[in-house]
Amino acid sequence: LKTPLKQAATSQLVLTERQSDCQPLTTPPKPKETPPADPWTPTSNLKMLISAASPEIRSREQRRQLSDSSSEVLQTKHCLREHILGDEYEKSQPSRKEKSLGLLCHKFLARYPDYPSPSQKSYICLDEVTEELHVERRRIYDIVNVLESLHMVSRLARNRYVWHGRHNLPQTLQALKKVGEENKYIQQIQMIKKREYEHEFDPDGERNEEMASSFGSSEQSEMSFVELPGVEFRAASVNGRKYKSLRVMSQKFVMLFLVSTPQIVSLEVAAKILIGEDQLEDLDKSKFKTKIRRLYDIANVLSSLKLIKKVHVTEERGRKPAFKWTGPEVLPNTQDTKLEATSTTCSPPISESISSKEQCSKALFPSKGKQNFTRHSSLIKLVKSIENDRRKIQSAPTSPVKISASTYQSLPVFPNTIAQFPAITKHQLEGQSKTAEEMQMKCALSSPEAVPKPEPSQQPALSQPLGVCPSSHSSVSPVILPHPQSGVSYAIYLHPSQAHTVTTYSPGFMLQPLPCANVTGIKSNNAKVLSKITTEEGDTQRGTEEPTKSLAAEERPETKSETSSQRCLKRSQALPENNLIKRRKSDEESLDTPSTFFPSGYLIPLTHCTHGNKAECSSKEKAGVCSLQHTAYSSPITGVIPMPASELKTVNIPAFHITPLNIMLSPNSIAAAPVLSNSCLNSSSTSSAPNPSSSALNFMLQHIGLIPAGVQVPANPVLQHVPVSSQSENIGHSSGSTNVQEGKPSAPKEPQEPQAVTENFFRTPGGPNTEPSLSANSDGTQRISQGTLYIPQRKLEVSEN
DNA sequence: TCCTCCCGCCAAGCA
DNA sequence: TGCTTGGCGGGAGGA
Repeated sequence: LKTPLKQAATSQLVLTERQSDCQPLTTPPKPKETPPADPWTPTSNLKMLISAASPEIRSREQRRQLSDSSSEVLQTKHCLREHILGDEYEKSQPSRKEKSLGLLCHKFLARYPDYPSPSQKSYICLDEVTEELHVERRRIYDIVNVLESLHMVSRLARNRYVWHGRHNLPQTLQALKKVGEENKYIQQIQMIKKREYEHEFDPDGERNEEMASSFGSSEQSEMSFVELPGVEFRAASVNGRKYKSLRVMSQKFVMLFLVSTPQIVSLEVAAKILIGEDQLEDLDKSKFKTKIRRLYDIANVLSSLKLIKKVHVTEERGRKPAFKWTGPEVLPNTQDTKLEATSTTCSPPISESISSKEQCSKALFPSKGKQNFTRHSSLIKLVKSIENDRRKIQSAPTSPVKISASTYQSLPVFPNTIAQFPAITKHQLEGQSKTAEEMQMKCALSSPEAVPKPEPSQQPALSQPLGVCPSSHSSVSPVILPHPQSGVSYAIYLHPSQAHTVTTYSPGFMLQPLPCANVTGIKSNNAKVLSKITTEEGDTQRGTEEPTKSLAAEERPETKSETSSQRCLKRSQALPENNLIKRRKSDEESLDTPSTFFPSGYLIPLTHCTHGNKAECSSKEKAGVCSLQHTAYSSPITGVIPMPASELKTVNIPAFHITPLNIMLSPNSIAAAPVLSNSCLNSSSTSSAPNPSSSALNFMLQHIGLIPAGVQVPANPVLQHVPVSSQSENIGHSSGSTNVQEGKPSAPKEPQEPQAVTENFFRTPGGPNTEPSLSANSDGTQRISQGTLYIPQRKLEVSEN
């Protein structure tokens, strides 16, 4: 059957050749000979497509055709082709990347289903595979060995394997995790890092000896292949080579991820641990290099399995390759008691649902006993500073807000303040319809747990890391700004001195009970911020960025399941206008009703509990807390100011992590900070007050001693025009504090969450005590030069690039 | 220059 | 003995 495409079947190359011989406008003559290839069938079409797609196949075909001497003409044509395309041919040779083990592994995996039917065993014949994939046998062994380590395949006989797919993977990972914990890989990793730091300052120290002794005591040398019951291990070389095999290395490598928190392992550390278990005395360079080579081999396969992802850890000594676990979470307990991983206090379950409390406490109280930060002193300083401000405000004639004494007194203690919100709200909502009031109350009081009760165990986590949230200073109580798109809430600490400038600018603001989830949000934020500062090297990653990232990338609870508070807000917003007017009127008439407060101040991104982790969220959900989320702002002084989500969309504080000792301001963050205020002020353009965000920023910077009292840090008008995208909460893209870079830098990236990982102190690019540079503005004020401000601390960054 | 890792030698071990 | 398996390190491509 002749198809119309037959002529088109002639390769473009041939057409080109022929056309070059003919007049430009003449129709190319039909080739005299039909190519000796297969008749034009779907199969041949497929072959041609494959050939076109694969240079390797193409060149093979070319070689095969070249060797075919049956057709002189064809040979001539090929010679011509070779002649014309000599360089092209060279270029068409597969590049290294096309021959990479990762790609090969992809091809290999594509041959088999992830979850094969148990009834139908698929067998792997190495000969077939090597033939079909056009690779050396040797390469297949590399892949198969790693797959074998995960019990995705098992060896049946010579040249023959069984494909299990991912059925065994959960079990295997559990087993590996358990073994990893038993082998105290966490301690080993920590020890290696400790040695590294010590080595920085004492390069001639007895590093190896110490390492040797430490490893010697860890009883690691006997570790062998971890088997699963029912999955028989029949390696070809069962004895001597078994313990050095790629299988075992692969398993150990995986263990390192499974026991680490966060699950990021640098190649260097992995290699050292693997070497350490073999022969520590051979900790020479060549051995190390070899291990690294093998780890790359393993990592390529694991990457193809989407179990890990390449990242980079940036340290003082430069960027280090590392890998991050992206595989399935490993839950500690399953039916299989034999494989049940022991829950240890030092190693929480490897899952997305690691308790943030745990994370937080780990971050707060690192077991190593190293002093990771000195937050307290500065916290106290800040508290005093804020107290002073409060005093000033209270005594100032232009005290911004009239607050009824009872209300005010109810505010100073932060948790209690929040506890008062429902009551405050109720009071404020008196003017509203009964329905609305009921809704509000329902939102606020949907659960007795909604009223925050400071738990002893959580109290330190709440007050310590937040720092800027002193419990006894209501004037800077946080306004919590949810950011529905980023999934990160922002706590606004309102400078009291600004409140008066905006008390009349409250049109349209409604009162909303403070979602108690926000209290949790603060906690989550604490955990997040804190872990960024306190935890060690790349290993902080998991606990901090994973939940946020995963949620940012995928489902966001608040978008997926609209919270009751959101519904409340929507309902409230839908209230008849007379209610709004009534409310507004009420606001204007009586400033002692704490209803008009301007969301201005410095913003601190908060991680929602729902973002923090699922476990916590689920536990909170039981108490009805998680359902209350981010549609309202609490007024720092008197109550809560809700804001429509549309307003929130303009809020973007991508990299604004503030703690008493840590401020990282990316250009974007400085730029973005005013956006909120502007958006809020749009309707009140008569304001002659300074840009609240700018002022707030100044206030904050002055408070934390970054700038002297007279210095102003204006909101950069240029940067304000920077479009604020919904994804720009990702601080990685342009900030100097970019921490995460994908493995494929050129590829368009999905939004990534910051993965700032901070060690015991921050790294300072410009020296150990680089101060933020101040430059004079035309108006005589000074501004902080754009870029990241580094507090003299050492910082470690993780990048996925 | 360093990172990454392909490539293939060659030895161990098996049928 | 031939074949399979896989440790190992040189060195090339790429960043």
